[in-house]
Amino acid sequence: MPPATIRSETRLSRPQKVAEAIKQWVMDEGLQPGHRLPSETELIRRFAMAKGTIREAIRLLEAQGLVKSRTGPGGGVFVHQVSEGRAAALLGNYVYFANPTIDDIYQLRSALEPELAESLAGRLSPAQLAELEGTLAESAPPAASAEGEAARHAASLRFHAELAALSENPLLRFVIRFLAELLSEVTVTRGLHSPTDPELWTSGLAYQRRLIEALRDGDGPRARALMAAHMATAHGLMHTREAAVTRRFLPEGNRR
Amino acid sequence: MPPATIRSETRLSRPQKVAEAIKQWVMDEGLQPGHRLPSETELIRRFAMAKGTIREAIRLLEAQGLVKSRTGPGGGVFVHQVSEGRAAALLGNYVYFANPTIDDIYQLRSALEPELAESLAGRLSPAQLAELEGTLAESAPPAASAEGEAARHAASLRFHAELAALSENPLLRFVIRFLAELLSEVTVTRGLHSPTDPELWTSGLAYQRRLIEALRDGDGPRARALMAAHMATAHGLMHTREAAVTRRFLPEGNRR
DNA sequence: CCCAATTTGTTCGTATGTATC
DNA sequence: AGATACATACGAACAAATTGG
Repeated sequence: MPPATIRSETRLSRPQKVAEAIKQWVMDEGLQPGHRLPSETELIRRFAMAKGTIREAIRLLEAQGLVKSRTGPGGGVFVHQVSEGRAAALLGNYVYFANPTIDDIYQLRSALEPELAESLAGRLSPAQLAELEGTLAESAPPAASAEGEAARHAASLRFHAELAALSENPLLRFVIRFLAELLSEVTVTRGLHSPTDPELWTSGLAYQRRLIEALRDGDGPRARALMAAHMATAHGLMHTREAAVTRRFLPEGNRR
Repeated sequence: MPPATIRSETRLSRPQKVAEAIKQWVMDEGLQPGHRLPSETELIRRFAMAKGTIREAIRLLEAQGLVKSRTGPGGGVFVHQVSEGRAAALLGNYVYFANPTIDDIYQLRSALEPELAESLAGRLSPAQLAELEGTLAESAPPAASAEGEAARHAASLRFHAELAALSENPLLRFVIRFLAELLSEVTVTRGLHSPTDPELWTSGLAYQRRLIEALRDGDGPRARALMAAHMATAHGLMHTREAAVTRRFLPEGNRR
């Protein structure tokens, strides 16, 4: 009779084990961003492993955005706060395979953007409102230039990203900005905004102007309604029948 | 006059460059999960770099869940689809630092779960509905045992995860499951469900039963309303004044 | 059951680059 | 400028795992 071994699915390699141990150690120790990890030679001594193995473990952590290395005296490996951009890039790798449709993206946007709008009503400073109006102005060019359309589209999405940045909810902030970025890539890589874009742009601009007013007035429900309507028209104008999103891996450099 | 060098923020190390190059190459080549990358020795030849450097690059990709290595003949480095679990773990590292509150989590849940419920109404097979009822039954223990409460709570969150799994929208699926998992960790690590939990559990069970009915009947608006009400009470019962979430890094083994 | 081939995994020694004092 | 402390990179050898004969 076979011994019925319960295969634990993934036997970890040595670098993986070391990376996990370091992670655990950082948590137990309560290390914060900026704190230094033991030096390579020290880690080699503690784990009794070769330099290469230790270095691979560090790379594992580095790819997750958890540590950053610096050379020179006073250098070493430091705990690093995972940036929003890095997190978005990592999640982007997943989305690349998940292959969502435009409808999928808008299903989330339609649920979250109005919620964001309402939660921000009456809570923005005059400076922040002015900032938003500034972005809006950027997206209103004098004439309809040929390649300016894509730029306008990008500016519009930037408006949404900036709005999200004003939320105190880090999760809401992250998801909305991620969706905007994702949508931006989609509309850029495919020519999804060509024919109906002027229409979308005009209506979008009007909505955004009225939205800022509602935010200034502190009228939450109106802000929500305006954003919901904006989402509905934007989605509708993006004739997205079956358009599947084939997305690129995001580069690693911490843009943003 | 200084040459006004535009510091590109992050000069990439050699392994990082190699990892990026490989990523790009995979995309250009249109490689799919399961496809094999060039062998280590081949990569060493192509990039004209040392073995250690190449291996570190592979680790960079491995940490992102993009590749998997196997030893032996027919082995090598293979393109790998980023799993939902891996993506969640990676995003978890970001959330660990972002430190959201319970309110933050529920702001998203309250917006997304009702949307999910409505979109699922009338689209589930009898088998799927039965499956959901099964999970529900599991979370209905005979008596209120002491430590059974945490288990019940977990089962309730599992119900939401299963519901999300039925959505055809990969983004909605991912975010909702991630939030449920996040909330689950919070309530487990802290004793956030002790006093009012029986109440939450009873009301939750009732809501979920009625929700399944609405889903079966294909009554989208009712499903949405039920879920919205459920979220509101669940949120309310979790007296979460200021409770900040201090979350653990997730282990790397692909659980799920 | 063992042997051989293949491919990743790990080790060690050495040398180079880089930032600080 | 030079010494120091650290990560980074190289190269050669050996070990372990997996597959097929």
